[in-house]
Amino acid sequence: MKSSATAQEVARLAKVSQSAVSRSFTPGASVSEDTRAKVMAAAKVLGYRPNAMARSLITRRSRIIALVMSYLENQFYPLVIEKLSQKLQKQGYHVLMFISDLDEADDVIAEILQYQVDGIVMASTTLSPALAKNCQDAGVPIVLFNRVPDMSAQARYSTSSVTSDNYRGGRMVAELLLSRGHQRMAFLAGLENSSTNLERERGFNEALQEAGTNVFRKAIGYYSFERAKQATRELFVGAEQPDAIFVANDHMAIASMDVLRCELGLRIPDDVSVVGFDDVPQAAWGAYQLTTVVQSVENMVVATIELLHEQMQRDVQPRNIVVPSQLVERASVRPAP
Amino acid sequence: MKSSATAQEVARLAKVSQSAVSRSFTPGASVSEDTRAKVMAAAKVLGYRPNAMARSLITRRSRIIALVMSYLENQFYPLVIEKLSQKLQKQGYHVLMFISDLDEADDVIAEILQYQVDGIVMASTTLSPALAKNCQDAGVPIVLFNRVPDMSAQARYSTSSVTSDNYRGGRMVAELLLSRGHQRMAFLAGLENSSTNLERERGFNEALQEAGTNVFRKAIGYYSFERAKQATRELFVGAEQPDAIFVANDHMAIASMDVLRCELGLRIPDDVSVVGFDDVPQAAWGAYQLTTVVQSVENMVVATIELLHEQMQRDVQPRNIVVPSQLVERASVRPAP
DNA sequence: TTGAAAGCGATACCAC
DNA sequence: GTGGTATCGCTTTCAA
Repeated sequence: MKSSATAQEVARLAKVSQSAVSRSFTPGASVSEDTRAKVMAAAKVLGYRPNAMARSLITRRSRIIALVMSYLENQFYPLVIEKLSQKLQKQGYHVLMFISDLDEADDVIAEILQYQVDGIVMASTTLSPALAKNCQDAGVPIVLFNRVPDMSAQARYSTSSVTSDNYRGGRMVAELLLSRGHQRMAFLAGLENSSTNLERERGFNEALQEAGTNVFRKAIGYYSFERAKQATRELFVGAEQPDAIFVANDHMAIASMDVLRCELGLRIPDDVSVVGFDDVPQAAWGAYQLTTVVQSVENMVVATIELLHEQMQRDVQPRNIVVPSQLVERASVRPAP
Repeated sequence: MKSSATAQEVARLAKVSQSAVSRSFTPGASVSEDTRAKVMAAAKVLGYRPNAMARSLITRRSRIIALVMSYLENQFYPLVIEKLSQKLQKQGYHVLMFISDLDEADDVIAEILQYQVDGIVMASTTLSPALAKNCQDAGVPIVLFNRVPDMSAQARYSTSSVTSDNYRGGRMVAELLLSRGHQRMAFLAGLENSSTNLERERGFNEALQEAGTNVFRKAIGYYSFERAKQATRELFVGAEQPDAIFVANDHMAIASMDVLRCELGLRIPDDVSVVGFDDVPQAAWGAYQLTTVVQSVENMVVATIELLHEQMQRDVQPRNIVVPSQLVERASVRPAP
């Protein structure tokens, strides 16, 4: 038995037409119980499975979704792969991975389109409006995950997106820190121009201003663990130090806490409050008590899939789904003495 | 412009035959500079890209590699996805993700085969000998990643694999702990019957025995973060406590350290040595000083790809590659006071 | 080098 | 409900 059997061979063995074989494997097709049984029997003997390539060539649906990511150091993203893949699998779809540099996503899109994917999810990457148009023309929906389309470009090729309520999350952090009576609240930014960072920062700033105060100090961590450590050190130079910091995402917040605790000898949250954002597994915050604005991966993934299906229909407007975020206090073990 | 142009349309525009178009996109085919230029020009105008499905239907190579994983909580695995995907991409291959339960991998294989993948990488899952034979018949090579084939089954359908030198790693840990003068060395196991765990434990035990001592205590963490915390608590009950523990992988080692430091108030490595295994990003061990037997994801992935290519040839014997492992002392920040 | 034509393995539309 | 046939977009002989 070489490369698995064809429908032709199954048909011959079952003494039916090839069409009958095809129908037997099509849920809800018009086949008698009798023929279907014969076909299935023959199929089992030959180890037959329909060839997905041949099928998608004619149906024009590959049941493949491309997932573009740049780097997986941030534990938020592996969760996305897992959940997205899992849920799509249950619907008969599968995820084709593409790793791209943060900016070079355009080259990757060209590759993706060769695979006739039914949709594209872009997490931690953006793409040029030109390419977006390309995909739109090809009828391939794109969903930006945790990012919002670049509005500075022509809005007409704007793509769909799923984000959490970053602005409101930023506000919540400010309100929490204010209520705790903090005086010198720092902000540790991610990439300054990313939509996610901008919104979180804006919410934070506005709420502070409304309360008659301001961000005490600011540094940039570029969403990198190493650079976030450096940024934390910068925030804590001089005599007057922050008594709280809002870090643009959990990944950097953990880097921050490592520096605060180990290098600066500060206790969290006694000496300094740290608030993060996103949703990372327990293994990441581990021994820390981390307050964080949780944007549930679960909910975001569900929204993404919903959006993909919706946008597969032709002539629908791109749409942005905003999932609610929520302030949560986490601790997996009794915080260190 | 609907779903991207076809070779037919490009041919018409370039005033050449469809075959010419095909050849122009086939590296090293017999085409004149002249025609290729015309074709490329026309292709650019129409935004043409060869349809990968149609191509693989006839070439019988999809340039897709299936990657099967069960859960991504262990940060070792996201690294695998990233590296594998990245390197394959450079060779014109892509990764199709499959999430499976730890045991249920068989169902997944059936799905995989429909996609006519050129190879399968199974990480954190195993498969039945029957399915292995199925794939072998279909000419699809399987590489077990970080696992060794189940030798209890008929060896003739044994699959290829990539592992690190787990046995030697286990020995190295024992030697290190002995040289540090430890007296009561505990072992925190993963899944007791996984090949990885067995080998690491065997190396550890044998080296201890040769030195005239024995494992002081043992508990099982099932490769789970939460259960590893529980197992750690079990190890430290009673008056006589371990003064060192070898944890079967880094993921659990971190859970362990969280408990040791936060709940039990022990300092690492002053009060207790902790040694892990695998290779996880800095964000995971963060503020800890972790001694670990590193099995380089990079090297393992390179070996995996090598093996995939080799096994794509018909009639080659399955082969196991063992990549060297290495004892490393890690600390990203000055350890906590 | 080039074009015509024969498939690759399936689905879909058609009469029956 | 069933079988024949065109077709999906491409690669690959085979003549020219």
